[in-house]
Amino acid sequence: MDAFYASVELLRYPQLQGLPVVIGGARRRPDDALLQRHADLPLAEIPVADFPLLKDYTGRGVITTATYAARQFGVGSAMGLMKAAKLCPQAILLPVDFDEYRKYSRQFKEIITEIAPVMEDRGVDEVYIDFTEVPGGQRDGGRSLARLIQKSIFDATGLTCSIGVAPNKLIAKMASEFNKPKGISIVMPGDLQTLIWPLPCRKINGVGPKSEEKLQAQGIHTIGELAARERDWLIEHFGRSYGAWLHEAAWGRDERPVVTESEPVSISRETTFERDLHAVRDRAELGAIFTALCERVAADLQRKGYAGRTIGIKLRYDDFKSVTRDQTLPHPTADAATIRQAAGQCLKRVDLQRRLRLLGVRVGSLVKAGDVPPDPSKQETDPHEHTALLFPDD
DNA sequence: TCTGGGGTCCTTTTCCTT
DNA sequence: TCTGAAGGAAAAGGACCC
Repeated sequence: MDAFYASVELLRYPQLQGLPVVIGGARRRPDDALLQRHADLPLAEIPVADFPLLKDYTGRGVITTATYAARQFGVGSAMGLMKAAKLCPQAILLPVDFDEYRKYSRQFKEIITEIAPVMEDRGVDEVYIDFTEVPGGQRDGGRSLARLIQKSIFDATGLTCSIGVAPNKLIAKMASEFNKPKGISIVMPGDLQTLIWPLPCRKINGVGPKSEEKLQAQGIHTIGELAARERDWLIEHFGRSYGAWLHEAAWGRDERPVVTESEPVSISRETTFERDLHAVRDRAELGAIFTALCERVAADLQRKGYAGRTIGIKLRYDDFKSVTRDQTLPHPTADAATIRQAAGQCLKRVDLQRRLRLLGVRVGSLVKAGDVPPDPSKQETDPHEHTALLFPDD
């Protein structure tokens, strides 16, 4: 299989091109006021000096993404905004706008599937493409097709896009990062030793911070060093499944197909509070948030046409430790009150003395709403069961 | 001044049944 | 009735990704 990995870059203010810009989870939306003040101007003409700065931000949140100019200062995705403000106070801070991203995401995927229909969705800004059967796909090692895709996306959306071309998904993903932004990188099977082996193991999609640390403790830093280890040695130190996978990955082997359709496994909603809350002292506030989360999950389920049997909660304490509890019901549900009832039972099984920073509600074991069998117990349900339960002493 | 939100997948533990 | 093995499902946690 020949695969592309394509990812688009999103930045909607052209005048900020080349400047350090951070987009992050600002719950106060710094550019609402900005846009209001300049309601008469096109986005491109808003003066740079009027954009809000990272150093003026107070509150919780992390960076979703940052421009390359901002990354020079050491800031990057998932970093806390307060920490980033120390490294690069002069960076411009923009709020995330997921509705807008989804709109562009849909557009750019539509353009790709028109050209190459075998596409796997990997989130808002990334996809895999199997171009084995695309006419002209093999020309110039895939470069002409990659150029066509880039140009079509740019013409329709103004977005730039990086593309990696390789014999499989694993290598294509790594290749796509060689030449950002706007790059096209082609990696052939014979390029493994020269292009892939010198890279740090962390560049493998599936090796995160924990595994990197473990590998480094064993003196393994590059993919080449990983490839040099015996398969059995890796299995011994990293487990049967992960160890064997590491070995395959280091040798550039990956047989996973491009998957064009998939069903969701779970649907959830969670929220981090602006300040830590206490189950007793902030009970009313917490109860309202809890109910709202259940309602949002139920609405998501209904809108997407699913119901689920496993209801779960997630709590994060003030020390950032998380716990989860879940409970499997006899029948799938998409009903807010039923979800809240079950989630309330889960809440009774956790320590509520400590301060909380996050609460989440999840529904798993999903089935298509049309496939839900009629619930025989519905008739005989005691109405009191639907009385919302929040805390043990409720 | 810490550290989002929405997911997937895997491993380990626990519990229930036979 | 007790004990233990075995196996499956459910529960809990954690790593990872975008």
